[in-house]
Amino acid sequence: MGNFVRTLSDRACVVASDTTWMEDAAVAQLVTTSQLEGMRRVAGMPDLHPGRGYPVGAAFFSVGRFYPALVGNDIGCGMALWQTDLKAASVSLDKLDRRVGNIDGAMEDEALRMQAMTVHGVAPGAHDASLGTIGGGNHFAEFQQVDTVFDADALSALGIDAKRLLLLVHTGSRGLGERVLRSHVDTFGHRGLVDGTPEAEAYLAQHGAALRYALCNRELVAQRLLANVRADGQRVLDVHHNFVAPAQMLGATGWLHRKGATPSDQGPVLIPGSRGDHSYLVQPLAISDDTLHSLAHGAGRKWIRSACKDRLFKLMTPTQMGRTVLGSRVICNDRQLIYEEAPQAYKAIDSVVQALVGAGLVALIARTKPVLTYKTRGECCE
DNA sequence: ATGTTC
Repeated sequence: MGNFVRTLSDRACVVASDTTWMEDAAVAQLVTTSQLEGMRRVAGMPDLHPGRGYPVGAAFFSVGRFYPALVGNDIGCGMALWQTDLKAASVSLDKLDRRVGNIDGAMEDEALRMQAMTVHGVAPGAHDASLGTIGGGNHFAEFQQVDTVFDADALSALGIDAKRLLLLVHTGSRGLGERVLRSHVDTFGHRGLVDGTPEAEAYLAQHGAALRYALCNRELVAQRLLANVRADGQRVLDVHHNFVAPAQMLGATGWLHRKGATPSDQGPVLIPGSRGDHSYLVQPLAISDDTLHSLAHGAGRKWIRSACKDRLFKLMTPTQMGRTVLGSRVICNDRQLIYEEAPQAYKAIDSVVQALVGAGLVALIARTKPVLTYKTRGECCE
């Protein structure tokens, strides 16, 4: 692993290279979190960045108790990768943009929604209307195309044809996960839950429901977009990066929390760059207890949200922000969000993925580039 | 991040 895994203390490390942007505040949050009661080890991924009290882009292994606040409000957030039957080379960007339409509101196809809910074990409830919607923040759906193949065998083993248009969906459990965290924190604060107690079981049941909801939501977003662009598609992979699960590692039985950390023990995963950068499909290699069976979940934020508009609005108009250096298009009719999610606000994906490669954690399968990113149609249009 | 939000 060499110097790509930096030891911070006897129980904290961070995966990074010399070129990986790493905020001192995020590293400090990581070390602070490592001192929580029962915490055995924490591992910062190269996309590590500061969060609200706890860092994002990290995994945490504890024994005897676990911490819902470390998982955060977006329980079950993750990435789903789909392959469409459209040939990437014959896609007209204008036509794709037009056909994608508006998926900000609730789904009209209630039968499709009900079917997916049944398949995924999602009970009807107050959050039904958010199924099939992306939400805000860093969530998105993005059509992509393969631009470099590193391992053709691994790519075809996934059933991916490099000529086909891909669809990546990044979203989670919307208001449901938010409600689960809030009701937990209102009652128990941040001290965590002790193994085997009724309150721990109750949280885990709600957490499990949020994971199923999030998976169902990603599937419905994909199916909705596929229907709009008149394509068929198949899911290639779907992986949560915000959750807690029982785990055995480091010679102990405990709880592995992932907060913006992609599992390295569930097969190939896609690590997206910002909307103006590439994404990498990677094969996890040796599963390392030291880095808590985890990988980066994206590029990682470099600028805090509140700084983005001030830094960029003099340089670029919202219209200019709607195109990227890779030639892709961005649907984001929200003046604030389009600056907050600017490529400039994120770390370079190469610096993140190269740290994972350097640490011996992944091998590259393929690189993709964005074609069209959907955030929100906003107030206008349609 | 969030049926958020002055």
